[in-house]
Amino acid sequence: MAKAPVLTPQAEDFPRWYQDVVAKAELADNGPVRGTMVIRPYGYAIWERMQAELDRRIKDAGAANAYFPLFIPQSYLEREQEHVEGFSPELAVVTHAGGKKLEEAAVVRPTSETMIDAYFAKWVQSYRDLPLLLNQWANIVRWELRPRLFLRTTEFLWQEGHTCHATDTDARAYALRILREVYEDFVVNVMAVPVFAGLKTDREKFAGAVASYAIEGMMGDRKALQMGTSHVLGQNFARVFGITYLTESGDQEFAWQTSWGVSTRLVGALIMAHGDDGGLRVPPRLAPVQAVVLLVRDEDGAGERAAALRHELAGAGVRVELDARVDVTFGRRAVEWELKGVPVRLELGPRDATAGTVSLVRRDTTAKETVPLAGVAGRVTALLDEIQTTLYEQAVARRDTNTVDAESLDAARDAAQRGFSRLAWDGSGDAEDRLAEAGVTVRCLQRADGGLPESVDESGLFAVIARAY
RNA sequence: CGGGGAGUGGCGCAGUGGUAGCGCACCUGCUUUGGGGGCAGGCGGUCGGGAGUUCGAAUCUCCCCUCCCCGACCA
Repeated sequence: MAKAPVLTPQAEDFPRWYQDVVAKAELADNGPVRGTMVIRPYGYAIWERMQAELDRRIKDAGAANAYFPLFIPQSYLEREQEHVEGFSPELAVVTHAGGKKLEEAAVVRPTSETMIDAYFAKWVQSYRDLPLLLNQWANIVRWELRPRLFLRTTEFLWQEGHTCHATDTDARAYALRILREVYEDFVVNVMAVPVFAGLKTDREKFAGAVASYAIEGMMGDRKALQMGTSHVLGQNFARVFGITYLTESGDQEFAWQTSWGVSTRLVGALIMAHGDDGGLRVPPRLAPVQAVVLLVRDEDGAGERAAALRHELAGAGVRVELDARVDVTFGRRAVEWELKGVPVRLELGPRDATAGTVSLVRRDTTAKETVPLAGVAGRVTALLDEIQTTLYEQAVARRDTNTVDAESLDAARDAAQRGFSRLAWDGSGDAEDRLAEAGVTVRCLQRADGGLPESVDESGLFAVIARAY
């Protein structure tokens, strides 16, 4: 019996489909204040998996976690001119507290450069203190005019790294290392989303940075989503916050800095990069639940078999759940797990219990196979690897078939309406304005071989152009 | 913040001045359970908020709030 679709089909209305997934997969709800978000347990479990993977990579890159205050004195923010100009439109400012007007207003952090740098100035004295590599997991507030759950909310969760280095070279190398070894590695190998890594144009650069690098992924509607950024700050903030150190030769010098972050926006990326008309499809390496054992009916010992199967899979290192809610119909539960994008479903009922088998269903292809219970753990772990690979290959195929090399600005502008375009870039003139008129932007600049440029003035660069979130 | 659309039970909707309705969900019972089952009986809404017009407002007027789409700004 054909039922009405669970979700609005992507082809019919992509934004609507996105909202449907967020609601039906129980990822998040709107908060009561415009732009705020309630992250529900399943959505938060996905974020926790992202955090765990990212945190390990961040620590491997030598940075340590710390925590700084939510409230920043307004005067701190105002010290770096470009920085305050960039952020002032979206600041939430506390002017009253404790029942009276504050002497100095406190800004709810939109990012923590100014707060952290005030302490870096205290802590950095000598070249022996460098490099100083910190990371913080925090919530931040940027008053958004057009919120969308996960993609752009007024309050969101993220990770922000802040570092000080003795030399420009060292700082630049570190910013690129984070981009490649933390962000790109995580997004490609765990989230299974291919990206273009590149340099932001001045117009897209972080307020106060010398250079901003980013990774850009293609979503299911062929629009681009920035999935992580890493900034070279030069000595801009060090100068205004007085972060100085004594060199080996006894000279006083300003520290060279970086900052970098990824946010809960990645959950939005996950939805849009892999989701289909059946709901979410979570890559196994990311999935908080990699496999679910679905007990069809507790007869002929099926219940015991299912519990044992769950135990065996857990023992094999699979993140597995047992769904033994036999008072809820089978079809309903199957749809529920599909919506949540759990990679592998193991259906076990009386027939299987008698035959000593179990049905394996892949979420990515919907392929179903019946296999003997003995040795099923090995089959499941192999399947998880296959699904990880399939999801990545599908995402690569979509990106590649929708990325075209353009010979002219007009051609690039036109192609970017339907996907990504690449165009030889000279940086001068009004090219970016002309692209903006068509609703598309330069997502990043790359060298011809895909490498990362040192500056926007480098010759021989290519622009990746697209509509963007 | 500009333009457009919309707020009626948890969700989706009907209801153009006269006693608030429908479908799904939810609860109870029976029956079912291998892809959103069936039957029967129930619970649940001061119609986004406020003010006004009127004998009477979900419905008309004004103000505000929220959500969605497009645009400018951004992770």
